[in-house]
Amino acid sequence: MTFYKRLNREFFSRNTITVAKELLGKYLIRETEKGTIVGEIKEVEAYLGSEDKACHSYKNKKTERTKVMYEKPGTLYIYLIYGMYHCLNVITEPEAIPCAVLIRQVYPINGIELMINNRKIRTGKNFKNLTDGPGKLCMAYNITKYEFNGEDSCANDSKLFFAYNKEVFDKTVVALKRIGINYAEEDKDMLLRFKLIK
DNA sequence: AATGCGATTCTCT
DNA sequence: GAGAATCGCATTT
Repeated sequence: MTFYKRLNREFFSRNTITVAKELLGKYLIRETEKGTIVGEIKEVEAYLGSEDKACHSYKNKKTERTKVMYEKPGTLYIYLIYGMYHCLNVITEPEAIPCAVLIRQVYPINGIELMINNRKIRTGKNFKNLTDGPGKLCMAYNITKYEFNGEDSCANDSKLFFAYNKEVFDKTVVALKRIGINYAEEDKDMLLRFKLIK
């Protein structure tokens, strides 16, 4: 049983772009009764709140769905997309500033059998395909809004959280356009998707 | 390897 | 009632 040092409130309370980039290489961890699922974060997107046309909280829009974006940093924001897939986000910036980072891709580290079962796919050894999209990783981790939306990932008893990895010094990050937000007019071209290369 | 399309239900107007 | 921070399968190169 390995010990993982959880990312705390101060980590998420900072500037969204800083948090997004620093999440690359960290661990996303889900503890279940059958074992622990661990993946290394490879790709994220930053959503910049009231000023960002791609963000659900653009112009401080507050609805039943988006209200958790105004919670404490470290809170999980999970919503359903296309009627079938969930997307996992973590809230950033000080409380009441509705910004978030979308987790787009992780690399499977631990609990791979659990991920395969959750995905309900028969697979060879194509590990990376298990969690290389926001909907896929939620399936592999069995993350739903019914269970985790509004949960505090910084709480000591949280079963879904982020943790430190050993520091990587030659981390290569590329900045790209975000995906699936063509409605966001000029903001759709902002380079707010960050990806770890090797 | 690249492209196209249908799936499916929640959320907001 | 429309449309959505996507995926998997089928089809074609």
